[in-house]
Amino acid sequence: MQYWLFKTEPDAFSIDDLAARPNQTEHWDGIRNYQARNFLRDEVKQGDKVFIYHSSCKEVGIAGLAEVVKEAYPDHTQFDPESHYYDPKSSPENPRWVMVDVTFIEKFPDVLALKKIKTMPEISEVGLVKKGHRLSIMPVNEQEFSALLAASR
DNA sequence: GCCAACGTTGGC
DNA sequence: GCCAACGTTGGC
Repeated sequence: MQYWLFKTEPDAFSIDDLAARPNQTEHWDGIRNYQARNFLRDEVKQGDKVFIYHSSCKEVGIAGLAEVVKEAYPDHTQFDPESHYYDPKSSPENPRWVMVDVTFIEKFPDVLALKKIKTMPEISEVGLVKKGHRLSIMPVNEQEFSALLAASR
């Protein structure tokens, strides 16, 4: 099993929104970055644990935990001309973008602030605190996962 | 809203 | 295949 961090803007979709979905499950659509896509397509597996990270908001940081319940399948929004995520260069025969389904596990009592994460000695290798913190799907190793989870609860 | 850092595009 | 221009992300 592997660990991940998925970014979301809570104004658009938050940990509370995930918890409020039917079966507390939702598809993670709209990933339009090749590196993130490759993670989703090739490495994100059923049962993997996922930190839900809130970005571009008041309380930036890790807000909760989710689990992958369905592995990569075509992201339908890429075929919808009305969608913000429409990609005219993609086709159903040869889909360019994929998504996975995640289900809610828990919301942390407080958001684990990015500021605090940056002070944690265990977390020097997470993409969040290194250069290029722009990836919306990033791996988290087991040691980092444990440290972040312990700091969140 | 600023701006640095990064990804993507497209002309050559 | 290079690289400048442009667009986007995301913390502050």
